[in-house]
Amino acid sequence: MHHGTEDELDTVGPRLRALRRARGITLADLSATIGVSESTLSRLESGQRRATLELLLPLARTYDVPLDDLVGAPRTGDPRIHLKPIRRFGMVFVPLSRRPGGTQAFKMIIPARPEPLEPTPQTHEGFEWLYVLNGRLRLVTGERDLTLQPGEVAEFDTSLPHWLGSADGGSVELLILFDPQGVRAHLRTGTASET
Amino acid sequence: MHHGTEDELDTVGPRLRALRRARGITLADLSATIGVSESTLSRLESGQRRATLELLLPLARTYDVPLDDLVGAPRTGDPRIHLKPIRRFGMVFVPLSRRPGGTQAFKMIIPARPEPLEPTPQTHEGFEWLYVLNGRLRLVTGERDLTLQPGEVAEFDTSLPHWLGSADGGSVELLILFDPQGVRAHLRTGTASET
DNA sequence: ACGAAAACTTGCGGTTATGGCAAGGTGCAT
DNA sequence: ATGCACCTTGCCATAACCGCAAGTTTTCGT
Repeated sequence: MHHGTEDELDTVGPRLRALRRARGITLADLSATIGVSESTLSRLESGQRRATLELLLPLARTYDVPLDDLVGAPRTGDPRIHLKPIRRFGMVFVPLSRRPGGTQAFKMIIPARPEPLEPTPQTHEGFEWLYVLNGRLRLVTGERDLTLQPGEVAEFDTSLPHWLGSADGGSVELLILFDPQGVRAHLRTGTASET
Repeated sequence: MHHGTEDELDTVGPRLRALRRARGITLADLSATIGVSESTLSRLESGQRRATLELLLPLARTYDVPLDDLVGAPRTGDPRIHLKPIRRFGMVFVPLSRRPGGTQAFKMIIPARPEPLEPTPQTHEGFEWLYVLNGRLRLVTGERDLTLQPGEVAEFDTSLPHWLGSADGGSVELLILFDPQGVRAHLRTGTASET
């Protein structure tokens, strides 16, 4: 099965060469700049050497061009997102963002249950923001035991013990933003539907 | 001479790992998908293998993420928050998070209109993510002209021309996340000049 | 808390790639 | 033609690769 990947692999070299020539840079220049022998660079550009990050990153830097431009990856994509749901802890997480690093967005679905679940608070590094879409969410953080209704918003530091579940046994849907780096402790509710 | 290059080289692996985990994909899944053994993938993610284009491109494709995001430069978000509701282009933006840092969260309300509005695509630095709460959203990006229904999600680079509006003249409510993405936030109130 | 299953890591070893050196092309301007 | 700058390539010791299968850790339902 041949995908676009191979085209890109084949064209990186020529691309690099064209780019270098367009800048009027010689192999000797490059070699001196990034500390790789001319021969290696030559073979890289002619496809006789693998393109490793060790080689590409200094080049991208030198040329001041994003990696994707070196590779020639197409920038056109359907902005809508269809990612496979993740099942964990009996809940369903639908990834809502493709972007790695930084903030992660999920739609979280807590299934209906005949009997209520025992809160088992968890702790992990990060910061969470959530928005209740529908259902009644039970949110336990520290000593607080809150019930959030659709439209309500909460944000809190996850380094404190916390737990999410259904408040009434019915299913709950919410949006979750998770920020791995957050170190701020705040708790607020009712931002969207203060009554 | 420390170039950022070295950091990036060291962090690609962990990055790949985090991304995979965030998507709920196992090494076995990946292995089957891109035809590379689990061990190789494991070592790649733990920095025991070089990151070659042969490995990175299929991964980028699998994750549907640009190469540069895989390699990932440090995220430099310049906090720039407007706590007050923002009115722009006849729309209302309700801040949903007070947290300083990169991502801004708003609830955006597009009012109902008797006659349809002419799409006037805008361009600005950043990255947008949106979730349609209710109503039918018309999203124009580049050549695409899409209608999104409640529950649908989109994300796109706002440096490409884009436009948001009602698809049927009715009001639309959506959640918007705006990510300055390395460039300072470009959010101004009262700059609702042209139409 | 427990135990089994799933997920991940790692030792191994034949095989292949790497990459600097230096010799050998290539082409262009004189 | 000839010199010079630029680029390519044979060589080969060294290092990296990478799948297999066995071992270890983590996960999660009970």
